[in-house]
Amino acid sequence: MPSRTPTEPTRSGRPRSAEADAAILEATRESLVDLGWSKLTMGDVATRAGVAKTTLYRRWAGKNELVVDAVAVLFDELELPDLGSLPADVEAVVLQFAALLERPETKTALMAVVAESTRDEALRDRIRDSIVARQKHLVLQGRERAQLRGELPSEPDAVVAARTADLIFDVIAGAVVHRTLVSAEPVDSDWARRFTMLLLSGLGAAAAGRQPGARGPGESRPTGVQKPGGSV
Amino acid sequence: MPSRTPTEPTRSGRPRSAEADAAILEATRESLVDLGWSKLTMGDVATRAGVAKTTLYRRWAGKNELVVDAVAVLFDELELPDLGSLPADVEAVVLQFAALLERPETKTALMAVVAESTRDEALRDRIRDSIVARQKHLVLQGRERAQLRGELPSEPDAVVAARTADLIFDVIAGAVVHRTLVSAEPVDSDWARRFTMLLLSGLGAAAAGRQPGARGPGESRPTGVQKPGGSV
DNA sequence: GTCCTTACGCTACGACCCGTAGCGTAACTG
DNA sequence: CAGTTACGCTACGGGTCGTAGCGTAAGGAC
Repeated sequence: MPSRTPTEPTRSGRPRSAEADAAILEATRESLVDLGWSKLTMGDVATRAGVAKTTLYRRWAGKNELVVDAVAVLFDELELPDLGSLPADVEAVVLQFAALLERPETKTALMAVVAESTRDEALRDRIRDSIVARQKHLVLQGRERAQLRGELPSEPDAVVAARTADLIFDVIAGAVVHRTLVSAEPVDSDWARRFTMLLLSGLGAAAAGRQPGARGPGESRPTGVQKPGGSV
Repeated sequence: MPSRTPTEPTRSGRPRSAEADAAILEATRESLVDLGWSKLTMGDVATRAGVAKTTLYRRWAGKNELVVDAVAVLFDELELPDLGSLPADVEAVVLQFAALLERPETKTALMAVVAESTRDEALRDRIRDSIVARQKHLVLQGRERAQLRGELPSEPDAVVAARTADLIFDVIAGAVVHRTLVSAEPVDSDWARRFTMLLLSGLGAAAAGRQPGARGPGESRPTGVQKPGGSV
């Protein structure tokens, strides 16, 4: 995963050590937890990994790329359990995003690499491919399920469907990120429930505090997730 | 604004140069545009401002604090024009947020300082006070107006009202930030309109592409904004 | 096995930035 | 005037960066 090898025609010579790869990525996450993004150095990671500093530079151009790869694997955990209703699925996705963002590694790293990516298109693509795509997949999956269940109308126009999916994705991911990192307050199941209601039923219903009510998509279910206690 | 002086009892001695303050903050924004967050150095800012490096350290503890102050003033521009309807106000807010985030100074700086703030509580407070508060004020203002217009029900419980306001704020700001910086796609008036519809009417209505429709609070108005063309 | 090729560990290096100390000078107060 | 604080400047130790150079290790081709 580290070194992009579009086609690997069995090059000759000594192969890259897979153990070193794993050790480096693990050491990077460790260092993120201990030192945070800004104080993480290539030398420190190399030492922790029991590897020469030059070995890092042979695989990654710098701190940015290394950290993206180190954090990306954490997003493999993301899955969308089929809970039987759209609001339940949304809540599950929100809580999963939040759980990942609560981890100290991702907390300090994600925003930092995104900030860097504003001036580095290659880095932006790397983030998109290895992190954002995994998240967006959940949204697409949940949307598809909801359409099969009849909770959402199926959109015949592919272009419109894609644009709507992008919008929903930005809203969900953006809200969770903002809540977690900017407002710096926890995304507990209560917040997830209220956010889901807002997303599905809109401001009027959510502000009034009433249940989504007798209309539209999110009605034929007992709110799905039912665990008022417990943080995260 | 730079040096926190809770009470300033007319200290004796040579006063801080206001020109230097202005020059430094301006130089910081310049440097952000030219070099970006990661390559911005205190020495470079000092040189651009025509000021000794030690002068910077007399006022700011480091890069983080300096950049927050340098960018914060840009958020003073934010205003909420009264456009007569909730959706119109929301769109205006969204487009204003977006316009600020499109600027290269804020683009590279905001996420970076937020990332740093995950390990620095004082910095987080500084960001909250000087940047986030300005944004959130717009949301509170817009909400109040909508309630006066009867577009939203007034919430008697202050605690619930505050929680809802926080939720809405995270959704709006988060979505705009995510769209702009992570998805790296422009927030044009079309996106703003679709986002507003989603926020006000929920996923079902927005996905179907129909108007918010005959229900709830936000109906006694001709959708307010009526300007299909014109980007940002 | 013998070449060939590539990866690895290690050392050393110039370049840069950090944050501070020290000093003489400038500006404002009483 | 003296007292106090800010400023510009220089210089410094300490740290990180990213690379070059070298000898060695580990595979493939024959």
